[in-house]
Amino acid sequence: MFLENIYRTHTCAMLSEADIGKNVRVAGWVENIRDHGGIKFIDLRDHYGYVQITFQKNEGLLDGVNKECAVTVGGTVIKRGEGTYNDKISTGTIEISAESLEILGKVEAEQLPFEVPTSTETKEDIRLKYRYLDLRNRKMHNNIILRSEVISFLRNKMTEMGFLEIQTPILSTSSPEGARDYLIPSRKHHGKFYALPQAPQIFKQLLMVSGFDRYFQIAPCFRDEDARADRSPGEFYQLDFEMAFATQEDVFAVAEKVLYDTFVKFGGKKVSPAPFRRIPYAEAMLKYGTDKPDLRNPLIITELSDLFVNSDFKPFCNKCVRGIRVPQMAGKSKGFFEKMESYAREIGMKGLGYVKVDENFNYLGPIDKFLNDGQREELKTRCELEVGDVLYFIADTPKLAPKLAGQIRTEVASRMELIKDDSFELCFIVDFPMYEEDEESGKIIFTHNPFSMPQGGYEALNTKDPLEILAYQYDIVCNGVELSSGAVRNHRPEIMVKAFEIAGYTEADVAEKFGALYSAFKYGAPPHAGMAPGVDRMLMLFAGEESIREVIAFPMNSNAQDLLLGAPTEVTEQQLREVHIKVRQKPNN
RNA sequence: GGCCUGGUAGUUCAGUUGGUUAGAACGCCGCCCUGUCACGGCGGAGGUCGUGGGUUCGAGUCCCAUCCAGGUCGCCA
Repeated sequence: MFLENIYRTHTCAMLSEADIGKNVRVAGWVENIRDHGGIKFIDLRDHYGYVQITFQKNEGLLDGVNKECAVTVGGTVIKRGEGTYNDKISTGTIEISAESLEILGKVEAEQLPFEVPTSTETKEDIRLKYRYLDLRNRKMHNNIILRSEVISFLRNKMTEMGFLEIQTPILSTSSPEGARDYLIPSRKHHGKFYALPQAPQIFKQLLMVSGFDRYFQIAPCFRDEDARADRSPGEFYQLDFEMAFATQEDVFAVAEKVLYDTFVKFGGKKVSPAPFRRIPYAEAMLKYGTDKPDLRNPLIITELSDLFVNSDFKPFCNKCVRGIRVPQMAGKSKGFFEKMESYAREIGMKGLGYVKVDENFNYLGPIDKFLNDGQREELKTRCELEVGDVLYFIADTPKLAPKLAGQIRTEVASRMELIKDDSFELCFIVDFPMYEEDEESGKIIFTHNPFSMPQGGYEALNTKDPLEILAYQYDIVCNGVELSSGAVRNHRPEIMVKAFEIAGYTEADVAEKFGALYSAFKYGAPPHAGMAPGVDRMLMLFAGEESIREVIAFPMNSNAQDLLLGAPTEVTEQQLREVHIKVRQKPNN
């Protein structure tokens, strides 16, 4: 709904040829001024779009007007002459012949810190310091509009599906496991602290015990960990949801509905239809070398270890050996292969063996002399080799080889241009292991999170090797990006205690660390499950951005500082006293 | 915390084996121009080369230290 007022009768983008002859008033920012002597043009930009305004004979109106000042302009809408249309803007066949202009907001600086139309090419710290100018840039502006529309769409979808949006506390309590907390000192309670929630995990599970059937929230999450290009430091948003009396498949059905619809509406690319592929964790690690596979990449990793148990080739002998068949690569230049080998060394491999398959199905390359006919035949069938293929070998420890193979898979596919960027391929990674061995201590620790239900329940915990136990724990992955993880929760106190016992905790530990949840579970907890897809990550995919900061209005820099307002800042001695805090000296100097 | 890359005009960048007065494009300022939309033409201003030290007859360039930014590993159950 648009209301006329003293500043404008129309938005810039509203005007069309239907308005020709009308006297109108528009308001916005001056993006550009073109001075031709007898005639001057300005491009006026508002939230909605652009319109060109001409100044003839009355060019004195432009005195004091410079780029990016806010103005209101009155004038008559006229048709542009044939041949002077601008098809880059929606109002390109018309323009306003100005009769009056008032500067509403001056630009006082002699020079802007950067040009708004090209602001995204500027160094990021300057953009963040002048974020209000950066956000006038059309692309940035559209990213934030997209963000608003996506969040509103998600809300509507979830509500339609019977989910209730319920707020949970922001001032909460420090959680014993997981990321570092942001702490808030308490004034009333000497020496005690609140913490910002890393996720509403405990609260949403308590809501299930409280009898709410389906909960969701566009939830802010706070973690004091270092940033990445795809990881905002400090805070980020998740579409957090949880369902009572629900199984893993019930959660997947909801995710498939809401994510598919959202990706189709906002993604602008093909979307893999529901049901999304379910890939067990073990299979993902073998075939893709990662638990967040990019399914647009057609290359598949093959297990070859058993073929080389007694190999004469030392680097393969008794190692974990994986193969990657790359179609139509044999003809590539020597330099092409050398670049792959130098990439392999970069990621810590000692070498990168390969064979080329020639027209007579001979294998060319140094590895071939270590192969016997039986191995050659087995490689052919197992890797489905064809003439012109290259087969890469990755050999290392069972711990490292799968991941290295995954990195080689990604690199070679990108160099061979095998990844078509025209679709979103969504999948669920399921059956994560419940426990893993800590590399340093050798102790059994939770792989993902301690709230998941072990597959096989109490029975499995009692009888199986902990490292063999799988959890009802899953991720949703799109084009190599982990969108979210989730789980069927462990809602049975006795199974919870047993699960923690395996990881070295006593019942007293559980009662102390997760007291509210543990005791709530003793009052009739329903089975429940949920997940929490990351909103910022989704937006990155939709907007095609490499950095998460491009889809957040006021992000912190990668060093967790707000360059616009200056956070974090020092506070006064008085403020510190009120919360009973004394700042320690910095160690060294 | 480790590693990689970078820091030169308002912005984006170039700057050779160390060598005279550190350049370009865009932007900014002034003048000219009635159809541009990356307008065009002419002229001009603008630099502690991140900071501190060192080597040298001479350092944007080489060395050491340090700060800042981005990426990445650790971390993110």
